[in-house]
Amino acid sequence: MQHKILIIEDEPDIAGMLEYLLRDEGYEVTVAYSGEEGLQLNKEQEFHLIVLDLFLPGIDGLTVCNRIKQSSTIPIIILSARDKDSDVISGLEIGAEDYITKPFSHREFILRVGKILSRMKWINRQSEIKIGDLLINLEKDEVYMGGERINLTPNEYSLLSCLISRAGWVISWQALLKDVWGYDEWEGGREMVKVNIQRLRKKIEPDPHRPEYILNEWGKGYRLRKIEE
Amino acid sequence: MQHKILIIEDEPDIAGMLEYLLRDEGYEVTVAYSGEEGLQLNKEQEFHLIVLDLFLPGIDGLTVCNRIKQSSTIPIIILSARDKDSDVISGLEIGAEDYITKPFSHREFILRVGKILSRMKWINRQSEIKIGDLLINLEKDEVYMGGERINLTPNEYSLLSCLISRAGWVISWQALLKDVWGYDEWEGGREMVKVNIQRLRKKIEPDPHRPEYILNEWGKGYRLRKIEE
DNA sequence: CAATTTGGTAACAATAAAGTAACAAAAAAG
DNA sequence: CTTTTTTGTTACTTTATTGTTACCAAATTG
Repeated sequence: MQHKILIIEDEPDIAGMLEYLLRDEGYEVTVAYSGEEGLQLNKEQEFHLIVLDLFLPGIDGLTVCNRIKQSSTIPIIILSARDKDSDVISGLEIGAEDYITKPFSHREFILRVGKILSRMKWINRQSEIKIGDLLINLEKDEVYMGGERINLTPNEYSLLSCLISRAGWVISWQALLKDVWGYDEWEGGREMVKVNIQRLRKKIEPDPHRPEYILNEWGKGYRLRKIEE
Repeated sequence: MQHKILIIEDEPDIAGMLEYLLRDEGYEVTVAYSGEEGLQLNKEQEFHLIVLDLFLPGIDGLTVCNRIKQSSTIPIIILSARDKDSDVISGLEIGAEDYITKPFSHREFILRVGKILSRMKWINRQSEIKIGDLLINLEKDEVYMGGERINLTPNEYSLLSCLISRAGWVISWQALLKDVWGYDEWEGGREMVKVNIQRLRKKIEPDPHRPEYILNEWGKGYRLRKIEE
């Protein structure tokens, strides 16, 4: 299967190089030469991965990253020329999947891209997901907690699936809203996500008041505990 | 009789191999190289079994699986690339449906296909099906409840047969509608299924208000209690 | 530390799905 | 052609889920 990758990079040389590298690996590549264009393209199409340069004309790269994360669950690799720790931290704090400093070796870049995409593939191919005492059968849409079958409503299951697809990563309530309910914006959508997270926790958490599986990161979103491999 | 098998697999190498293996066993094989194509073919033709790769371009394999189940009762074998580690599956019911991990031995694959088809055959060959106090004579189309002969109308019997063919699995009302009445969509079809489930329950359930045999799963469909073998 | 934002909680209203009964239309039987 | 059975349709009740609201607690901001 061919993965679709979006490159957001203003420097034509680098953009062209990245495009060539990725095409060579068999990926389907689209290039945006500005943050605005990137955001637009990401809205119009469904990509599997975004490669984003931090330094862009117009909107800043971090802002672009935040906006994308705000409304979707797509993984992002951030490119930066600065080697500074501050950048690394702020980049990863947003929830970027990976961070690469320029200049980087072509091989390393390809490896990182491959690693992220193969993990997505891995999750897709699992028939069962195990996290602690939680067991999810993705084929039968059944959830077990410590061997006991738990009955989730369609919406609750959909919410859990969304969290599973990016387990270990923070997902904003906007992204959850879009994935589960299909709305980009909706008055009361925030409450909807909140209440349904509560409902899910009530069913799958041993102690819903001290969640072990569905964790919250203040101001960012929710994160499902990492999947055991 | 020759069984018809649909393979949904995008990688030509694997698809070709599966096709060869199954043809060699005397099955009639059709290959779809994408989820969309697979769904289309399944609509147009009647297959006995579907072999589905979870990882597909375009629509995801799980989505394809759910869509197919939404409107039919056909058994599906899922191909996945799960790692070897999990022994978790043993606790769960696989039943008529199965998954197989890549890479797999050709012999194993053929065996699993054979097992599912022979189970269908088994049900077909079986002159009697027993579930609790319920006894169904498939040759004479007679149903007994605790020794008492029960008279089912043709539609009721057809509905029961459909449930039997996938006993233990949830079947959506859309799938029942298609199997029993032959309609893909029909204004009022939902009510039709509902009322006929009620009629069946009235006849075969000891207490129709607390069904033991024909169970409902909210938002998903109906499930017949597992057959005793 | 007050004001504001974000998250957790419970309770209630609205909605959608499933169960029920009754009746008319259609088909089969006599 | 009448009677009986089956089938399709409808209206209504019950139940589960979903959406909304209000209120409280914790974290952040200034």
